[in-house]
Amino acid sequence: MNYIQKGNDIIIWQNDFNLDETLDCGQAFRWRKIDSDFDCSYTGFFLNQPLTISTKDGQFIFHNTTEQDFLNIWMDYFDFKTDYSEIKKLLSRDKTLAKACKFASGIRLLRQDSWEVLCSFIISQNNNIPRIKGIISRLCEHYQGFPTPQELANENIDSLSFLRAGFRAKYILDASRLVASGELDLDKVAIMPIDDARKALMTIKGVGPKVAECALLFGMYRTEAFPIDVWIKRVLEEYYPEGFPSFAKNISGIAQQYLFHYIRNLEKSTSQLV
DNA sequence: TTCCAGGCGTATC
DNA sequence: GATACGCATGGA
Repeated sequence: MNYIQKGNDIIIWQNDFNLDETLDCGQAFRWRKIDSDFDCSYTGFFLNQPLTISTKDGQFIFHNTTEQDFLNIWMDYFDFKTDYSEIKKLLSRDKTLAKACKFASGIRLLRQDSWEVLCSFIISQNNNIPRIKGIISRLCEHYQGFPTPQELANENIDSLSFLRAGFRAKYILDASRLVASGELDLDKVAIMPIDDARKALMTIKGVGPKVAECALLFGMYRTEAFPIDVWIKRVLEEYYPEGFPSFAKNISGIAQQYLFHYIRNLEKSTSQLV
């Protein structure tokens, strides 16, 4: 990893990285695009560590970031130690995946916090992305950062009404209570065999197959997890009637990210499959 | 206004 | 085990 310190900033040159594709693709909900003199800027958090990141002329600028924080937090968060060129090369053995990888070549799988991701995807169910972001934003504003399971476990349906999360509030409470009591240990879930991990997560009320899969992929870096929503279902029916290629099995979650982005934008621009 | 959203729990068969 | 339906809320 090549980086330089310039004033209070860290500057890097990083291949296979695009801010829009990585921070605004539905895997994380606390990043906000901001106006700036750069080509593109986002501000957001990992846990309660804030960051503003910009890009210009192929450089990425981590504003007001110490070398220590860059190396200890952001290197890992943005998964810079993983070679996405290799991943894309492998996935591109499949024709459709080759197109998808080329289409959104700057997607990276963020290494997010498991509790935050679990909560966020409980909130995501039967919901749209702007409103998901709104609920999470109210949550973080209220607790001045993403609340711990303990903080949320002390709440009840009425005290959470400010979230306007609808029927999902009771699910958030159930998750909080299970995690806060130690009945469900997310660190242990993260290293369980995948089917045991799925089962453990689905003991939470409001966590079904889709939310469990998202928690595993986005919150625990289980790249073999494969969330299936309406978009991916369509991809599978259209392009993989014989099943998803087995060579991609252990990184099918990353493949899913490329496909999700590809199919959604393909439909936006042509309103039909090509 | 009506439709619908990165689903899930519940009832019913 | 499959399928149908309601769910809170607000963006489009």
